[in-house]
Amino acid sequence: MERDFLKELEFLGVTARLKRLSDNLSYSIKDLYQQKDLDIEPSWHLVILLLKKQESSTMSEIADLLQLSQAAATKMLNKMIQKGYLISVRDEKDNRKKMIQLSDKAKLELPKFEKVWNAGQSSIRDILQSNTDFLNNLSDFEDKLKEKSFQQRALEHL
Amino acid sequence: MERDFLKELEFLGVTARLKRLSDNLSYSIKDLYQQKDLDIEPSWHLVILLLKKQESSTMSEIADLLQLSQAAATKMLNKMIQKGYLISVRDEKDNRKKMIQLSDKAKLELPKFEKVWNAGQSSIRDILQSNTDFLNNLSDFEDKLKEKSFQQRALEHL
DNA sequence: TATATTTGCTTAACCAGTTAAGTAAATATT
DNA sequence: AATATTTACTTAACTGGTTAAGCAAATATA
Repeated sequence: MERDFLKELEFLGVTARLKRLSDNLSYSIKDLYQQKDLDIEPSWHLVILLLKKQESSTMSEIADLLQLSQAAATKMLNKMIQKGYLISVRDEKDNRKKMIQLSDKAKLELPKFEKVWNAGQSSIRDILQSNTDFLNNLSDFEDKLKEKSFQQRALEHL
Repeated sequence: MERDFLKELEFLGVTARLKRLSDNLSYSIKDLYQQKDLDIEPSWHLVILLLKKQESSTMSEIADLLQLSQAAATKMLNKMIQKGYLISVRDEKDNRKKMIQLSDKAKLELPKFEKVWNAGQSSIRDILQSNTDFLNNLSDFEDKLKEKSFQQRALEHL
């Protein structure tokens, strides 16, 4: 077993390990898409699945549900529009809003996408098979941070 | 309780949740540093703690131990040098290598840094107090990915 | 009714990471 | 001894996030 400096750091390494894990998965998904000739980015599946479920949504609402800043949502959604996966229609009642929907291209390619996403889902299931508490632990971590931010907790320790 | 779309996605949302959690922590740490007037970035503590432990190291070795690409290490380390926290000396035996060490400034400010890092460590400890398995579950996830990448697993499901 | 505030989206400048291509020094090979 | 390969670091172009500032439309207020 080789040395793992981040593990050596124990509590001081947790943040970095979470980042490493998250990055590892993202780049792995990117590779997978490339290999399967899907011209999409990791994280786009969130938008597509959301719009499959609820047909149409505004940029702000998508930002909200995905817990991104509006600026991040703007960039991602405009790129998806530019790639032809989404269409945006100005809301007639409120001219500021852009209603976002799946394009015909997206609907057409959806089955191909879902095949790959389901394989990804199975992989996560595999990984967590012997690790049944992981999702609960993750939720617990999320809940704790929602209760009180890391920053606030740290300030109280100073 | 408000809606959490990422949780609704179950296994398809895990990656995004890990990213969200990791980002949340990073930006929280950034805020904390700003508030405590520490002119460092999140993740720099990894380098400083490493060099406190082992005095001197090359860029490649640091990249390796932190599990970053060499390009990422170059950028980070050069910025830290530029900020005056590190010094780099060319290895006399091998002129390609740059030996990296803590500067006097870094050593001087170390106690101030460590106070904040310890508070951060305590916060993580708090958060994980009722969640004793988290670190083990995290290790398990990491180990599983080391055994076989996400991508490879997904390909086997296709 | 005119003005002030809020809301929805955009843009700019920054953060941290990646891969790919490039340079120069050390090492291996022929 | 000359050439080819590997190694250490750098740079460029891209990913996807952030905050801050700005614009225009809708809404609230005086």
